[in-house]
Amino acid sequence: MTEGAVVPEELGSADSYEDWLRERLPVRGLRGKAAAVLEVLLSQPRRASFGSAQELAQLAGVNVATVTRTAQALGFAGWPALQQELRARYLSSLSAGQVAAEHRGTGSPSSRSLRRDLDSLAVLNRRLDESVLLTIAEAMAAARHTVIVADGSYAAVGLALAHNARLAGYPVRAVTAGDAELANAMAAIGEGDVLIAISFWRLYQSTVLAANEARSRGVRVFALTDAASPALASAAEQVVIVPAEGEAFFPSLTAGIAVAQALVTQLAAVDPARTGASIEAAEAMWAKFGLLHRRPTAGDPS
Amino acid sequence: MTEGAVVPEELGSADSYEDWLRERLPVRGLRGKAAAVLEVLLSQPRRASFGSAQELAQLAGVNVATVTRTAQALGFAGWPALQQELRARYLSSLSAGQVAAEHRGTGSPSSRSLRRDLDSLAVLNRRLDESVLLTIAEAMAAARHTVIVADGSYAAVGLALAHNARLAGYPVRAVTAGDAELANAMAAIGEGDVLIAISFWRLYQSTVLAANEARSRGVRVFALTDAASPALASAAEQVVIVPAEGEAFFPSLTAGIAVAQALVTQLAAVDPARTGASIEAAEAMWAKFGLLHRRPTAGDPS
DNA sequence: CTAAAATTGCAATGTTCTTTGCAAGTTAGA
DNA sequence: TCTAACTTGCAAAGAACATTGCAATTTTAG
Repeated sequence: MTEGAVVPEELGSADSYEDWLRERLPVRGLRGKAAAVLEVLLSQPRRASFGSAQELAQLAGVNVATVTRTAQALGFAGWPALQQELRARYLSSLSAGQVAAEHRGTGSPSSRSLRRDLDSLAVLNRRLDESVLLTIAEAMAAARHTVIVADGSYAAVGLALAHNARLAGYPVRAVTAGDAELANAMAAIGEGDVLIAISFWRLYQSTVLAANEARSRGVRVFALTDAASPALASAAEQVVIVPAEGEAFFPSLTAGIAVAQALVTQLAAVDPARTGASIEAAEAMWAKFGLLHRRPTAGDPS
Repeated sequence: MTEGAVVPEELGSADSYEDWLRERLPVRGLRGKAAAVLEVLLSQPRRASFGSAQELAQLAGVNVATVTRTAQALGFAGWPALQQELRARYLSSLSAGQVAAEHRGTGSPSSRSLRRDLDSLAVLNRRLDESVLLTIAEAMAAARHTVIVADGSYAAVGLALAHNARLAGYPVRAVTAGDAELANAMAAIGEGDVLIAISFWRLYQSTVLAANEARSRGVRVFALTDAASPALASAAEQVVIVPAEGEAFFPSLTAGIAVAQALVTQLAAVDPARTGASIEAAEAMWAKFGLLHRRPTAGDPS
């Protein structure tokens, strides 16, 4: 029952867990055994986040009922409601400790979603092996063409990647319009090309098919996905794994976009002159076509 | 109940969660729905660590019993036993790299990009007024149609938003294909509709035009942008300001996607029954059209 | 094409966990 | 010292959850 030094890493980081919990205290504070329960919640966040009321009660030397009542005294419906909040705080303190983003007393779906994306990005930032992105960027830079296969909502990631890569001066195309377009694109692909398959959560049949077909034709294949699946891993030279867990039913695209962004940034660094020229040309065209909005009064250049 | 087996420092393997899980696989691997369950465990470690078997089953599109059986197939007594292990692994994977992350060289462009996105998201999380997202979500829920105008690379944000909102059961359409399509879309818009203009960095002329036109026709207009611009602010009922500064020349879409994600999450919470039914219907269609990849031996008919 | 084997969903069963009514015990104030 | 308000534990009621038997369906092997 030791485990007193619960989580050593928590030393420096401003502890949103603790602060938050203290803010919930009723004006009068908590007395008696309720205070003992609170003590346990504060000192053993890990157990508090996972354990049953029973377990916590035992730890505080208290009856189970007291745990429930303490939760209610803190303004929650019961122990499960309190625990859910504790969990969210605790996990945030683990992963995003240094950033310590705290939204006081919220809990709307949208803010939960944001917080989770923040966590995902923190994990990504920690885990991602940048050399993989470097490899992919160099492959794209050397390729005759790059084809990005992405379906469903992941199409957004593919489009963003393709768009910016083109802006950076490389022939990259996203195929997102379904099987017919995909088939046509595959017909034109061959040695010297690169294919990037993007798929989260559920793999689309045609994405896997395309990856395998490309591989067998000597195309360099890379994959961006949320969990290494044998199907893609065997077809791809490198697999980038990205957290995509969302708050609601939908997988989150945030971390995927961040990787796309990082990849393009890396790509732009491969040949700065080429990228610079390409951007300049694009800007000239935007001006020529009058695409951009001119601010009314501000006398601004460009 | 010592719980000493947790092993907080597993520094070497950043991804102990996934590796560990894969090692538990029976020789034959997992087939059919069991593979789908495994997929969810791998891709959604957080939910897997906390959720009930019921929740996981729903996520995998599977009966509850299958979750239990999968746990047993992996060599555990049942779901709780597996979950306990998953939790320990997941938590250590969260905290393990934290120390290492500090030292990690901030060298390559890609990692700088990631770090910057992380900062942006932290700022967003702190600054964003969630009531604005709530307002927009409710407007979308009540609208006859919602049209999202987004051009350039921001089209990705618009598409992601539209895609998921449709999945959630609402008639939302992204207009991203240029001025001609935009003009057509504007012709059909009117009172009772909602328009969301998405534009970062540089405003597209046509986006501003569309917003103003919509406004004058009694459409509720909202904007998602990176800096309050008078042109959009005057046309929009509410403006969501999102950090979009990128490492390279390109504006970052990461924070924008995160907002889109948060918005859809909020939207899905407006009428859970409607969203639930919509998702179920979509899943049925995916299955019917055979879009999803099937894991096991390739004995599948078309 | 047929039979055996395996897979999966449904629904009943049994378990664990949370909450609450009640009574005993404690504290504070008159 | 006595009483009223409050706290706490016990135990039963109630809810959520995991597991398993059974039947229907699909897959595999002959």
